[in-house]
Order: sequence, then structure tokens, then C-alpha cells
Amino acid sequence: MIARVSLEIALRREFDYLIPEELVGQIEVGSRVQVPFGARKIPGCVTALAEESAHTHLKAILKVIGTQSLVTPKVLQLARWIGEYYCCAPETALKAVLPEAVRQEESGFRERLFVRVLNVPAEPPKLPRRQQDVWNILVERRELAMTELLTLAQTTAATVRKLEDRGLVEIAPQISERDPYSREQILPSTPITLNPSQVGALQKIVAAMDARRSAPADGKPTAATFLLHGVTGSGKTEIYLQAIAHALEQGRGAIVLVPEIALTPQTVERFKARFSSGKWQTLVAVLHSHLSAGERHDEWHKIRQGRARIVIGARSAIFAPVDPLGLVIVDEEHEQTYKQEEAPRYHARDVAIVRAQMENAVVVLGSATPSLESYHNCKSGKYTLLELPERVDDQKMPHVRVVDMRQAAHQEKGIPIFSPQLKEAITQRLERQEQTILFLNRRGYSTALQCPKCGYVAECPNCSVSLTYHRLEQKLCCHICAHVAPVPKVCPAENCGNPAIRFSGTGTQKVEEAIRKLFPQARCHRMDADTMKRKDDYRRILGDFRAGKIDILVGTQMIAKGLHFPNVTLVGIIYADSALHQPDFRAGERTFQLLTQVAGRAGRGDVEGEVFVQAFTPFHPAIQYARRHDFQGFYDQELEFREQLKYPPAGRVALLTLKGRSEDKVKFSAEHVRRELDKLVAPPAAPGGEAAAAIKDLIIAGPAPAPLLKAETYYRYQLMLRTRSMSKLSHALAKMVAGLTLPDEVTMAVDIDPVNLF
DNA sequence: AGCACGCCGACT
DNA sequence: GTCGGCGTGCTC
Repeated sequence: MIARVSLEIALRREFDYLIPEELVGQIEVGSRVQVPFGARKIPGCVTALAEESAHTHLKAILKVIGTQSLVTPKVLQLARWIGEYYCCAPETALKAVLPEAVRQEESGFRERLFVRVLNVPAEPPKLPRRQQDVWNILVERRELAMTELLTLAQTTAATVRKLEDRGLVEIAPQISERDPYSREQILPSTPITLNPSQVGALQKIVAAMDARRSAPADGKPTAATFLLHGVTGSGKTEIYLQAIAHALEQGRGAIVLVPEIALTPQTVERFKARFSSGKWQTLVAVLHSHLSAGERHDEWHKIRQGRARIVIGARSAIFAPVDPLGLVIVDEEHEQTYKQEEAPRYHARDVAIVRAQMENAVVVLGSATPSLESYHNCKSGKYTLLELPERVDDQKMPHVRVVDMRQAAHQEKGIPIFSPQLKEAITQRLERQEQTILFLNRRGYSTALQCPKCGYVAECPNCSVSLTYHRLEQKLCCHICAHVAPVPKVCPAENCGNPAIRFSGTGTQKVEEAIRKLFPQARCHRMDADTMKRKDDYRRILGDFRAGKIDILVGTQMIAKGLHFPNVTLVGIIYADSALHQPDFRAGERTFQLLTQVAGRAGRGDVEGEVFVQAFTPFHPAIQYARRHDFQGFYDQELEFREQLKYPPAGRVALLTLKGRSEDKVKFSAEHVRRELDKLVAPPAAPGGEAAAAIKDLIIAGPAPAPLLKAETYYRYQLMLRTRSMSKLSHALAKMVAGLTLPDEVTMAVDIDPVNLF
């Protein structure tokens, strides 16, 4: 018997090995093995079994890693698709499919000593006092971990050993699963009655699940992707829960993807609560980056062993070995965090759809502000649109006022932080004891430090950005590479030395300070990456806010999502257009999404909410459509713009980024790549050879310096490709990459369907 | 990816 | 005469 093995080095080739006598039966497709490779020993994954090989002199597999095949054939197939579509080595794709904690042999299950009561004598045994204390606890608990027992009884292991000598208890090592949510109290919940539009949506999802369940295994899989478009507070989660219950009823499992920041204990609790008891009781596994390696290992194996049928997790949870898979939920499907920014550069939402298709499962994408791509796919009939037009509790949408900051700037000297209107609104809230959220997507105090005399600007030595001034820490920080520099007292430029260097631009620190000056009586708190250093900070501040101990919460992106505070009646967006004028075709879409999401924080109680959007371009469509809560209107006008320039969803984009320490070499290499790409449009007639198929609609832009030319000491040049058929381009790119020779110090990244153009 | 082999320049 | 540069090729 021969095994085909994909090694953990990106060779883009597989190698055949003999399966030694003693390992026959232990090795199957998906097993992880260690094989000899030249003089080295390399881990790999068995991708196929065969009777014979084209090669002679085969070496034998050295050993099997782990007790079970780790990659299921279905996930293996998915990894193959990722390698092909995202134009990366299949080995790179395969590596992404298993968490590091599972791949590492040593971080296995944790064994701990457990004490178990063997028999309770009819007569209570006569024991010395210490032993009696221990015995009393044991009789009540029957079995518990040694460490736990020792803390409870305030004694040492010797006392417990005495009980063992008496034959009353047994001390033995046992696998002890780490439970990252052991501290949370889970109160069981039951399904909530749905309103008519929720019922309609759920019925369609359930019907599709039934249809796919009965689809013949060898038949052509049918697509069943739903886009659940529901405003904030329209009850999407309840639909997810009831659809998952249906999957369990079918004997299948479910994967729930949420953006990393949404993986709060509250979210997880909601899913655990529903399935912690009752007819469809199952474990809910959780996978995200804040777990320890051990926790991740145990959560993953809960799924692999089939004990957990539901997985809730961030991006990579789409690879969870749920089998059979019935349903995949992608909540907040428009979120950028679903795109992995290193190879394999996959988009978890799109991988979800492909995986579901392979496994006859159903996908539900949920969002209040769907991506243009997904909405477009509904219009073209690829997905089915499900609308939840009203909030479940009959709350009104907040009233959004757009404030023209050009006028405010006229009235005061310089650019103000607060318009008179917003100031007035905050005053009112403080008087009425209601809460305010102020949003600004920029942390720090000032965005730049400049000398008014000579024009010097403090810049990062590693990146082409100016350094942000952090006032509390008295530091200049680079928000790209985290470089830190002291704050100069005088202008450091040669022959200048001007002591009057100035700060410009506003960050959250400055907003917080301004609030303290304007409203000294208000209790104000800031929430951004700088104040969220400790693990507990997030929960603590939100707890205080919920309890009414904070009047005004100032924050970045992280306060934009999913928070639900009934007493918040005012939301102020300090500079709504700060992201609008970036060189990215999605700038408008992002701004629309952000404004809608942030505005959704207001008025979730009895009082109608009010939102102030301060902007220098108040008539920009992204701002105006967000003001009117008009997604359809925004979609229509934005699509028109995308059509004109063949940007997604009208076309597909691939971004090639060349990177290196020498700008000249990077630029030269990029030009070389450009010439290679030109051949894809008009392939040179190869005499005798087959001419490669031309990609006639390919548009090549660049090479051009990346919007952020230098980042973390690397210069970057980019080429942007646009076409209607990405799979064709992907293939052609893979071929080109294989035949490409770049200087040692220059690397090229291929990003298919990029979301970040920096 | 890593490591061998191999073919030309500047050194003990 | 040898040490060492990194180009090319191979690993089942």
C-alpha cells in the first residue's frame, strides 16, 4: 500500500511513500504523518492511498502523528479548492485548515489527578479531623480534581493519600478538558415566538435544508445560500438559533462564523444557553484567537469526536471538522475580518459557500448592511434574499442629522471637534441623565506633529506615515508598525530647532480631553486599543456603561458593533468622512456601513434615538443614504459607479503586491511582472506549443506604488487586475507565478478578491 | 524549504 | 594550490 503525502513545505508537489506493515490500518486519507525527505524528517498529510506508484525506490512513512485522521476528506477537498482559487501552494492551504494547537503534537489532552469515591460504607468511617473534612467533601461531590479538592479542604495531598490507603477513594489521572467558558453561568433558553417576517425567513431556510438533505449524494450539489438582510435589532440571532435546531433535528451540525470582536462571552452564551439542555442538547465548541493553545486543542477535538455539533468561531472556524454539516451561518457577512490577510488569503464567507456546496449544506449570510457583492448575488439569483424590515420590539430607527462642519469651521477658528448642534445635544442628554456614544475611528491624541516654521513632520522611520501623538503616554507612535519615539521639545530638523512645534488632527484622546473640559461634571470614558490593554477591560467598561456609571463613551471601531444599551439616546460621529477619501473603491461602502452600524447604537430603549453625523462633505451619497436608512438607494448608486470601473461586484479583482527593502528592485520587478501579465491578454504565439487562452477582458493597472508605499521597512508596488472570470485568471496567475523568477530580496503576494488595498 | 553539487574568483 | 561565492537541481 502506498500513501500520497502533501508535505508541510510549499513545494506544490506531493510525494509517494510506502506504508510499513505495522502502520497498515492506522493510515487513511487525512492522517498526519512524519516522513523522511532527503536527510530530513518532515510532517505531512496523507491526501490519497494507492496500490502502486510511478516511482521506484519508495521510502516508508516513519510514524503517524495523532491518534485519528485530523483532516476529513471533505475539508481536504476544501483545502484543494482554496489553493487553486486563491492562487497559493496547496500546502499553504492545507496548513490553514488545522489549528496550530491541533497540529502541535505536544499540546495534547491535559491529564490531571482526579479523586473518586470507591464505596460509601454503611457506617460512616471514623477518621481523623483532616481526613474527615476531605471525606465530607468527597461524599457530596463523588469525584473531583485533586487540586480543587485541596483548595476546598485546605489540606495537602498526603491527607487524600491516607484515604486512598483506607480503600475509600481512588486517585487516578484522567483527561481533563479545558473549558474556556467555565466561569460563565449558562441559563437555558427556549425558542422565542417569531414575528411574521422572521417566520417567513426561517421557513425558507428550513425548506432548503430539507431539500438538500434529501438530495442524492452523487447528484450535482445545488446552491442554497440566503442573505438575511435585517436592520439592527430585527432578530436575526433567533432565526439562526432555530435554523441550527433544525440542523440538529436532521442529525447534522452547524458552524456559526462571527467577526472576532463579536465573540464576546454574551454572544457565545446565547448559543450555549439554547443547546445546553432539551431535545437537541449538544456541546457548543468555541474557536477564536483569545483561547490558549490547550483550550483550542480541546475545543477542536470536541468537534472532531462529534461531541460538539455546533461550532461558533472567527474566520478559521469555517474549517472545523463538523460532519455531517447541515448549516453555516456567517453573521455580519460584510465584515472585513473574514478576509485573511496572509496566505492563504481566503475569504471565510466565500469559503463557507463553497464548503456548503460540497457538503450539501445551507448557508445563511446575515447583515444589516450587506456587502455589495452579496446583495448583487441576490439580484442575479445566485442567493436568495430574506428581508427583516422591522425591529422586533417595534422601536423606531434613530433620527439622523447630518451637520455641515464647513459651517462650524467658519464660525470658529480652526477645525472644531464638536459642532454647536452636537454640543447642545450632549448637554441635553446630561440633563436628562441619558447616555451618549461619541465615535471617532482614530486613536491617540493628534495625528501629526509638525513644525510651522520649516514644515518638518514627525514620520515613522519604517513606514510612510506620520507618527501619532499619544498625550497620556507622552510618546509618538506609529499605528502601522508600533514604532515608538520620544516627543521632541523643539523641531529636530537641522538648522531649525524651533521650540513651537505643533500638533494637528484629532484622535480619541483629544476628544476625551475636550469632553472633560466642556462638561467637567460628566463621567466620560474612552474605549480604544490603548485603553483595552487588559483582557478584562472590555467587559469592565461596558459593564460600567450598562450600569449607568458612565455618561459619555468615546471610542473607535470597537464600539460600533453589536452593543445594546437602552439608555443610549445620542450618538455623535465626530468626522464621518475621515474614511471616505481614501484611495479605495470600497471607501463609500465602508462609510455607509460604519455610519449605519454606529447609528444603530442609538435608541434601543423606549426613547427615540438621535444621531449627529459631522461631515465636511455632508452631501456625499454614502452619508445621505445612511441618514435615510436607505440601503437599496445606496446600493443602486454605488453599483452604477462599480459598473463603470468594473470593480466588484461588476468584475472581480486580483491584487499583486511586490515587496522588498530596495525600492528600485521592487519597482523593477513590478515592471517585469507587468510584461508577464501583458502576455495573458495577448499570449505570444508559441511555435509548435499550444497557445495559452487569452483572458480578453483582463484590465491591468500598474505597477504603481502602494497607497502606503513603505510599511514596516518594506517598499511595496502593486498591480491591479480586473476580469469577469476569476477562476480563469487564478489559473493563469498560478502558471505565471510558477515560471517567475524574482530577485531574492523581492517577494510577490497574490491577493484574490482583496478587501484591503493598502 | 533546505541541502547538495558545481563551477569560477581572491586568499593562506 | 584551497576557501567560498551563490546558481541549479533534487528530494518519493
